[in-house]
Amino acid sequence: MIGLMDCNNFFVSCERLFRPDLAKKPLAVLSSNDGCIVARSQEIKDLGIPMGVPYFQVKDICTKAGAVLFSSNFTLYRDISTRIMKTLAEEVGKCDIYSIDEAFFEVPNDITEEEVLKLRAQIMQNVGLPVSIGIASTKTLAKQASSMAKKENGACILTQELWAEKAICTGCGSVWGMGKQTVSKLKELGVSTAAEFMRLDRTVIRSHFGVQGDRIYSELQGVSVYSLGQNSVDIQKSIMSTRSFEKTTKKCSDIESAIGYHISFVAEKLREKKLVASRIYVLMQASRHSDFSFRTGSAEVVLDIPTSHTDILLKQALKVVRELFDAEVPYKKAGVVLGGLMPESYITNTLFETALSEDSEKSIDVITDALNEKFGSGTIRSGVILQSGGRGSAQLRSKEYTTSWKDIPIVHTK
DNA sequence: TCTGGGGTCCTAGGACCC
DNA sequence: TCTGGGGTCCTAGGACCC
Repeated sequence: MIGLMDCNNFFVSCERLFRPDLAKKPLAVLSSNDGCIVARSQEIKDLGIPMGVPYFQVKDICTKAGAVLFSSNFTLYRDISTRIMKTLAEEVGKCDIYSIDEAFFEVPNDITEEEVLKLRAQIMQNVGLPVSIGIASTKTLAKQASSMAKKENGACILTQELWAEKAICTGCGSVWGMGKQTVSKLKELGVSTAAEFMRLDRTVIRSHFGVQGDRIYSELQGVSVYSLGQNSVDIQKSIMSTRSFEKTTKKCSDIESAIGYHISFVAEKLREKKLVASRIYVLMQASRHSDFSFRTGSAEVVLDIPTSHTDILLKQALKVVRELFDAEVPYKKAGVVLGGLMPESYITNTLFETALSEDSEKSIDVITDALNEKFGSGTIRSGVILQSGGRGSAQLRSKEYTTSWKDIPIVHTK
């Protein structure tokens, strides 16, 4: 059987961990630039505020309800996530980490609800966050089980018999892998519940929904197609860093500065993971909601020799920026995506060029990485006009309670 | 006025090969 | 008028996830 652990209202729970006074208060976390609601406490959900709405649209409701808002604090969330995954791995063995707040793992077929609850309690004991755990025969059903667990005591073992019963009142939209498009296509076929979907003819599914639909069908029948460990073995395919500006800009230097920030950030990550990249995708866009959205620019450069050197990546990316830049466009967002990733040991020279080797300990990248490691990320960057990449207002950000000496909570005794 | 950021996988079509 | 069959690799775009 496959288990899925899913943290409850993850970002909100992280914030509450260090603010127990907010335990019962309506609490929401905002996206960068404090633009959208990206996490909601139960109290906020009960107000009917949906996931992902622009904050300004629900500001009045929030104020009236006395809601507490936080800017997102990813440094904190990542650290708490690491702690949870560590505890989980200690309890169940190897985990397949699916996202910042979810992981799949294997459990014995005869696991009992009592044992699942014990696992849940252990995470609460070690880290202090509430989680839900679903158990079923496939990943898709385990997802289903974990959302059922949320409505109950935090644990749910979904057997095929129980699923057959629940599928009747499960909307297709809540099945993992079925999004808006699929749901509306299904509707045209007169299908709205998981049970109805499972009764469709397989060839119909295959022709309308491709392999993706076919897999969901198998998984819902209890036939596993997404095996465990699938995700964790492969190396990552891309690394990206993008961010919206607080205000739009028409200055090329602003874009260059932001791209500089993003490149130095992803290059550092690359080196940390001992990877190199051969593709640099640069994007610089106007607001999705503006008249200029159709003029958004993005372009890709392919490197002959993959690299993780900040200066090489930066030089290429800035060249793209200058080519794409259009003085009339009010830019709202910029970013980079590195692709063609491979382990640095795989680098091959070309006939005409030799890969730059990290031959001396004096390499700028080595020095900056060491300084940043020691004194904190962003202490120093090479070859970059130093700005935040557009990280604008985030006045509501909580402290880095677990990763910064100055922010460590103080315990008072009487 | 204000609308997130980071990922994966699949498909169709083009360019190319013998 | 007639114009093969079997492939690979790459890219852009779509759909989906958290």
